[in-house]
Amino acid sequence: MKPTIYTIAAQAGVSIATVSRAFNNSPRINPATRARIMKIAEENGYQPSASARNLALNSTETLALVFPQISTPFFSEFIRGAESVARIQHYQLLVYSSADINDADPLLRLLPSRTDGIILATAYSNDAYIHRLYRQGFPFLVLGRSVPGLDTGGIHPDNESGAYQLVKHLVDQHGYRRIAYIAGPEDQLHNQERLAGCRQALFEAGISLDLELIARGNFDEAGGYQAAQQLLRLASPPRAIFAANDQMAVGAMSAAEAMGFRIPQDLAIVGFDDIPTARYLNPPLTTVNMAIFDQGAKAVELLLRKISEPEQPVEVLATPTTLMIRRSCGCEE
Amino acid sequence: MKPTIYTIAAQAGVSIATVSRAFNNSPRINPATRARIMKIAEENGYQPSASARNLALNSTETLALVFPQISTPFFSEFIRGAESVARIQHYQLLVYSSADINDADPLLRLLPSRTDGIILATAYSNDAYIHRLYRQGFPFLVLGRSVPGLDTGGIHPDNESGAYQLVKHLVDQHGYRRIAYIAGPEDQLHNQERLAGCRQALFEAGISLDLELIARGNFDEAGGYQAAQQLLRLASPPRAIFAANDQMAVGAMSAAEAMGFRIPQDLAIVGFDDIPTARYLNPPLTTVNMAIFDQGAKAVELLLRKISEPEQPVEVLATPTTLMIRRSCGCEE
DNA sequence: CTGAAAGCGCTTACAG
DNA sequence: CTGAAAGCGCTTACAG
Repeated sequence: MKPTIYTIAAQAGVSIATVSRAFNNSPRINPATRARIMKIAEENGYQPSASARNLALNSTETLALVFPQISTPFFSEFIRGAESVARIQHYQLLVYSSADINDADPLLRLLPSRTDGIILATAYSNDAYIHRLYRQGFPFLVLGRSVPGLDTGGIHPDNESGAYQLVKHLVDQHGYRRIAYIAGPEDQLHNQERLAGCRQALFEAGISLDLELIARGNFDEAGGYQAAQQLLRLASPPRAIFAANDQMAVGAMSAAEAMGFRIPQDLAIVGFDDIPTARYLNPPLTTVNMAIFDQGAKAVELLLRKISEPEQPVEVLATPTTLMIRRSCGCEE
Repeated sequence: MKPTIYTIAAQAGVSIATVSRAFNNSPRINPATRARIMKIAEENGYQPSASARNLALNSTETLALVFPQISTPFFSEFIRGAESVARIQHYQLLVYSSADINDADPLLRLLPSRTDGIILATAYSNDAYIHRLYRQGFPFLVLGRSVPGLDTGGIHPDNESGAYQLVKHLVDQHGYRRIAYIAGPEDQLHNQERLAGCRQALFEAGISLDLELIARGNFDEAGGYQAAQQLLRLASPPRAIFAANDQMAVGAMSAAEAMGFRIPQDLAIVGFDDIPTARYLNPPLTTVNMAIFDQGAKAVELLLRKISEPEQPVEVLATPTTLMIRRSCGCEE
């Protein structure tokens, strides 16, 4: 029913090898023959079978993206960047969200037989299995955390410098000294580095980060909401809150409003990521732009390079970070 | 190097047929033999090649998701739902964003040879090619718009009733009469049906929707911002704005604030979708919950059913819609 | 420039 | 319960 390479070959009166050459832009084919074949293929709605092609070539032209929580502004922007370069290289993107470690493990086991490479952005997964992938020489990237004992290279957004500049702005421009930090998951590199940048800026200003001013928010709105509540109930509440990502900043703003704090008059709130809605919040959120699209694009570039040149040493691609001053910090913009 | 079914068969001293049966949970295999094979496979890190399997079975166990703008809160939630059921059925999800018609067309051409079904949620694409897919009997779903002359079935969120209840709330509970509508793209079913629901509620209250009170916003924040600006500059600005989705409502709120309107005292703003951030906005956004996760899950269910039972008549799965009263409409919550 | 043929790694009807 | 063998639809080294 469905036309195959044999159907087309028969109709064109050539061998299947010639049809294959026509479709693969081989130089060793008569242009006229090629044209005739393509015409017949078009008429029959023929498209080469990806499975057969993959089997013959031992490649899937497919990359897997494994995310912890697929449903975030960060993810949707990242995937858009990833897709933009994957498309050009004729690669497909397989998307998986692994909510917890129970999902991640079988997934990782399956993926090598169906993809050419993996971008692993989930914090939950068995390091033992990752080491196994590594020993097998299977190309993959781990994002947002480090795997003990493994150097896989990856994308490195300059979290530390971004956080440093952001907090320095709060201290130098606005004179805030009592500054709280709403943290993400402890094992996430993003969180660790942003905290480090924050600490450094405070340190330089002679401020030490009070332990009661660190609350944990788990990188989502609800977490930010609760963390802010906790901070604002302190006997001596902070004058400014730095939420380790924008989603938590959104939650923190909401909590602050609900508790009667005016932003930024009573309380400044800043975030990190510069998600699309950041500029449309009330007040517009001061944050750090992460070039998320760019991160997705570079991650795929890097992985593709690992696939095509397995012998090359691992690379780390830096990704820029830009302070976005808006009004939630107290600036007039 | 990489173990194949032959490697395992040789080590286990059986034929490849037996190894295949072990992996496919065939009933016609000695449990002891199976256990031995699985153990050897595990030791060798063997996983059956998906390409070879697909070729032999003539199925890819892969579904394609084609979105217009991948980078929206709607999409990320939808895909999460889609993935949840795809995973259970052992299907993979291929994700594509087609920004415009130039992308969509070649994509649609390629997909049938690499997937078992398509969920097409992009407004831009060549209807001729969609008809062709249909004639080929290839399983697919078109979301968010109708294809002239084609009945493909799909997911039907009750946009009209949701919008009706929302606007009825504005009229009945708050007594607003001058209500503006910020529209999405004209050809989108979501937009058309929401407008229809809005009109109906106004009609029943004896209000006719003034033409100058309809502005176009293109379903994103920037569009909502500009549309609201335009509406609020009217000689007689609206008392309430119904933005056809939450992203535009976010933009509209931002514009209103910037122009000095207090929400909801001077201007009520409501949206549609109930994206995750809606409840965390300032003020929290009154909107309509769309069960987006559910939509993604049902879309995949439906497509899978089309694949397994091609002869069944097309189905339309309804998806519920719930009014979410928060504070941006003027309620105290 | 073109073709015959082997091979990619599976599945499964058939025979035993 | 197990095996030998054909077949899935391609690619490509080799020969011409």
